Amino acid sequence: MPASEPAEYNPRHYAPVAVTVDVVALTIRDRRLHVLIVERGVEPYAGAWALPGGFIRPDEDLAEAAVRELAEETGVATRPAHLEQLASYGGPGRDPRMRVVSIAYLAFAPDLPDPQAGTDAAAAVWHPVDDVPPLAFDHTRILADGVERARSKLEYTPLATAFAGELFTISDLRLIYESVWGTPLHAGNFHRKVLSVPGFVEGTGQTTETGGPKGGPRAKLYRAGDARLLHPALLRPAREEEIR
Amino acid sequence: MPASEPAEYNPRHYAPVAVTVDVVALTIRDRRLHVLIVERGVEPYAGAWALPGGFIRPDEDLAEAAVRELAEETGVATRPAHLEQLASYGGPGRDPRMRVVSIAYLAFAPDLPDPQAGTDAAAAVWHPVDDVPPLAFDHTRILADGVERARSKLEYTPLATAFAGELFTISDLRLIYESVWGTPLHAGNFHRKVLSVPGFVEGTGQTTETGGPKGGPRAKLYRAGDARLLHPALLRPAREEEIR
DNA sequence: TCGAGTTATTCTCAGCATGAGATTGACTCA
DNA sequence: TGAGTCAATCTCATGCTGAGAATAACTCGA
Repeated sequence: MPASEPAEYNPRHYAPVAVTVDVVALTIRDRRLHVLIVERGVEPYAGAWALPGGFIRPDEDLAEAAVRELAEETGVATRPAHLEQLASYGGPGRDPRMRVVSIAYLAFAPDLPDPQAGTDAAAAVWHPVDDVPPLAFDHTRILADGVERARSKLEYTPLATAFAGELFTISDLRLIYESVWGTPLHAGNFHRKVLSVPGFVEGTGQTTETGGPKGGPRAKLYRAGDARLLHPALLRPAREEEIR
Repeated sequence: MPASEPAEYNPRHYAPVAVTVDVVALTIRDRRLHVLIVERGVEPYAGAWALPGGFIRPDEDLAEAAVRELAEETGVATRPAHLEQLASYGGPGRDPRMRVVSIAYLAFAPDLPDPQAGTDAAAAVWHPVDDVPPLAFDHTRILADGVERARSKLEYTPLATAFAGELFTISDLRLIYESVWGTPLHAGNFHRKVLSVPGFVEGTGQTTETGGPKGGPRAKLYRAGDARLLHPALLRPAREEEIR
């Protein structure tokens, strides 16, 4: 915790440290998981792609800073459906200018309009996560951690609904799981499973207006339920290679 | 990410921020989960209990800083069996002196000798987590987050073995789960479950020298296996209240 | 208008994992 | 020596899982 000897109360007796927030903002477009990245307009790494982020301000909370940077750099003004702290990255040398400790946040949103480059950014785009160019700083690693967190949280929380709109079908939900996990799921079993988890989804009595574009009956519409945890959980197919 | 305009490269243009690490070090003593806390020797909160921690140094990684602070403040020089980043806490006002962002780490260790107060600490003790006095700063909250993380990770990782010594019996392992979760478990089912998870434990062919202090046969001794994830997971009994 | 193809929803069924309880036999202590 | 303890194993009813199939509502192009 803070301090030891009185001398240490004065930050100038310490090597200067800067604190930033970086945001891994995820959404689903065209059945693929996308991340919001910006083209840096300033040095270092000017011209390189990076996660949106920036220095915290003296009077704002860390999460507030994440939302603000998202809005400033990308024009994504909608508050994300879900925002959670991911992890912190602070090894010496990760920024060539000075010691920078960065708190990464993970944001989920339903499909949003195209972002607009804002302060400090030359461009801002949604990009498929499985095909991201090398990112500045250690952002490639941060993105990987964020994607893994998202995949994992889909298993035991109703977070997938944060990627969907107000109303959705079970198939919409399944496509979200398939997009995030990158794995096809058994439609019948998924259906049974979702409806059997108390509080995951809530029927509305409504159905879609038409069948799918290629046929099929109208689907029932659901909204997010009040569960905070899925019990039992929806587990990913076992990934043998990750166990050992 | 770092920086915007060149002026911002200079940290003095920003309100000063200090970065600390705090450590939630957990162990099991006398069948109860204990946390390592120190009595602060300096202001602010002098005389209050707190988690061990302190400022990071310019040339060290965050995890290194956590290990160093643990050793300096408590004399716990053994490298913990497991160390992972927990979360960061950085709201304005959490430290009365200045803006302090703290990266919390979670450490697990087998039962260690009593700690010794070191730099900046008037005392250092292992204290049962379910009976901890109010802590300085937001450390009560950090501790709660750490304990919840530990409880949760026992479900799907072989982390419980980090609380055990080199060799342990299935009953030792069960006592660890019971201590951390605060719940009695069915001995027979636990036994079956642990042995059925590939790579969780590895038989040694050895047994304890004697039966238990109150009787019973000698137990087989195991060591930690090579699994990184438990599959299938050992789930806690459902906690109805946490689901909604 | 018709037929082929698509998809939401529901079933079936075998296999595995679970919780609860009981059994066996090795060991302790008084 | 006898009562009590406890590791280890089994039984059994129940529930969840993956895989496959059936049903019926809808689309589209011919």
